[in-house]
Amino acid sequence: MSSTMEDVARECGVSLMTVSRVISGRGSVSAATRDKVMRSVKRLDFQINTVASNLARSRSGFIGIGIPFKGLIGSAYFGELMDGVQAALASTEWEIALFDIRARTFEDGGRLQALYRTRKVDGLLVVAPNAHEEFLATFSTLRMPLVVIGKQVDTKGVCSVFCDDHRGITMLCEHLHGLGHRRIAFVGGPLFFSVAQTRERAFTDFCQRKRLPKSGTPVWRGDYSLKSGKEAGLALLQAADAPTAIIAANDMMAYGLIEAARKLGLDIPGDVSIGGFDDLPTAADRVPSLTTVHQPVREMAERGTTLLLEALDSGVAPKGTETMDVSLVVRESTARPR
Amino acid sequence: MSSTMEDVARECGVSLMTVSRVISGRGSVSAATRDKVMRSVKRLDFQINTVASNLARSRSGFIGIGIPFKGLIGSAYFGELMDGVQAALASTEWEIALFDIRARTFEDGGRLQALYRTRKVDGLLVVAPNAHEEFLATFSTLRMPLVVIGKQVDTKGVCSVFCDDHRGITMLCEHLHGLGHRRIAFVGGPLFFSVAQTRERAFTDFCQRKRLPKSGTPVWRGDYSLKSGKEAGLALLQAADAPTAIIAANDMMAYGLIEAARKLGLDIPGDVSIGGFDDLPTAADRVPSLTTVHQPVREMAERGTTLLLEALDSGVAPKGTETMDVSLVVRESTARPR
DNA sequence: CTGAAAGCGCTTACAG
DNA sequence: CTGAAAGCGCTTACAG
Repeated sequence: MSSTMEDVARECGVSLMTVSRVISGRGSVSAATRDKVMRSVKRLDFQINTVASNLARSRSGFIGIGIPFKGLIGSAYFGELMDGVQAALASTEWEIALFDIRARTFEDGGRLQALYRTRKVDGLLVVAPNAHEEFLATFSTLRMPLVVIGKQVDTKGVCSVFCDDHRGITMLCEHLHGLGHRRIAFVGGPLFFSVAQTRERAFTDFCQRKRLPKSGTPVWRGDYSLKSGKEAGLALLQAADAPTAIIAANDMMAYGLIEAARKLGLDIPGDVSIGGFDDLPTAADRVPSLTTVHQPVREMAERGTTLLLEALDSGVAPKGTETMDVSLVVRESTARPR
Repeated sequence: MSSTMEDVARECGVSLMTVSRVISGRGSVSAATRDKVMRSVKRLDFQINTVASNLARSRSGFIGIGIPFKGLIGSAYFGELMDGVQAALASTEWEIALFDIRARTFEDGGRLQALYRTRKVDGLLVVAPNAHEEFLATFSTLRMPLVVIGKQVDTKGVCSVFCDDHRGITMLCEHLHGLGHRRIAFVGGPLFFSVAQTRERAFTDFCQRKRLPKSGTPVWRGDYSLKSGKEAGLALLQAADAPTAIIAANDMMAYGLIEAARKLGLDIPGDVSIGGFDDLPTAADRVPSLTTVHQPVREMAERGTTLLLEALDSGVAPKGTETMDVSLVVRESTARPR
């Protein structure tokens, strides 16, 4: 059916090896020979079989993206992340494979490693924020090219690119405190999600530093969805001694808080200030626009991918941990309490 | 480093072929031999090299997802779609590869076909709604296993699974008309997007059938983003003789319309009714909750994937066009005009 | 610059 | 039920 390098070689009277050199661009070939081969390639409409090529090169040609949480794929966060991955891969011949690695336990590390040992991928990018904490902790034993994106992994030898989540929440706390808020609530994520702990910790650290009473600074836990943010908002805002400001651990839940306030007929930021974390593409266009912490997801993904590619090129395991800056974006949803 | 079937065969004194039979599960092996082999597999910690396996089987083992539009990956639509794909692939050994097929012209069909001819994928799922109309039209010439999801392709021989977009918009029009609305605006998508034409056509067909004057039923075009919906809303709602109801071609733009109304201090549905299309996961939880057309994205994707797998199994090109039902979900954002 | 040989690690097809 | 041979379509490593 389709032609092979052998067909091309026969057609123009050179060896298979010469055809391989012309096609791959590796090794030198005289201009005349190259032309001759290329004409045959055109004539026979040859296209290389990458499976054969990859087997001979002892690789798969695929970078895997490990997705630990079902809801991640449909999120704007994932879109930005993939944008960064594609940017880093654009001028290479690597392809992207998606793997659902829903993993909760220690043993699941083996399933992840199997992707590498069966040569389904040559390296893996793991999207950390929605991963289980204890799962990430197993990575140092995995012995495969792997970069974690979105969360610092403390186990030695695990390469990760992340932003300073603790500082982001702290900046938001300081912003609200500076405006005069003293009763501030926090809506976090499930604590088995790796970054949820960090963000919640930043809030409780801040409250302790400022000696804010625990009773006035309640912590609620959602699941990062708009719906759970709305539920949190309905509960918090109808309580006696309701907070004058609420921080959500991600923008989606902040959106949910806004829906709750709307449902209750409360004005934002007049009656309550709302802050988020992520700076989703829609955060600026909502009414009110959302005060939030911008995290450079695209850049983290691009950098992480680049680290992985360098490791794959050099044969040395990816290493190092890199932090990226977060920044506070103040918009309409926060103001002085009245 | 890692062991091969040959190592296993040597270790337990059988032929390589017997090991292959045990591992693949194809062909028969005595229970005793199987046990012996499996013990060696455990001892040597053998894992099959899928690249070698796939080369020998003349396949790649990957199903490709063709993504025609950058913004698609970060959308809830894509999340639901991938959910359906994964459901269909769950009990198989196929893996998922992602390809950015940003393609606008006729020639780009060749780039798409190259994915197949270079054996990067064995078959492709193309996400149609955000694809260019003229690009889809080239598919009949492609000669590769391919299923289009989300849009009927009229070119003969192209397999597609889709929902009745025309009927969905018509139901929404009838709902609003039935409530008493006569000045209805429509916010569509860019006409080079394949489904944008269908949805807009359904609206103009309806207006003509009901003899609604063009001046009272303006058509605006956005780009499916919240931002563009907001811009449309700001323009339409501030015009003289503003519409009493607005239909958006997708939920994201409907959300944008709601933001615009909010910005202008208008009540929904008191001052203006809003309808969308998609039924995003968040549509029910927003305030007001959104009246919209539910399209079974997950089911379309699962069915399309199944058709592709069947074609790959049988060696017969995927064929047929299947429609799935849409349904109108009436919620709080629509009511009688006052 | 060019080529013949061996090999990547499996499976298909044929025998027995 | 089991095995020896040939082959999948390339690349690596070595010669010349």
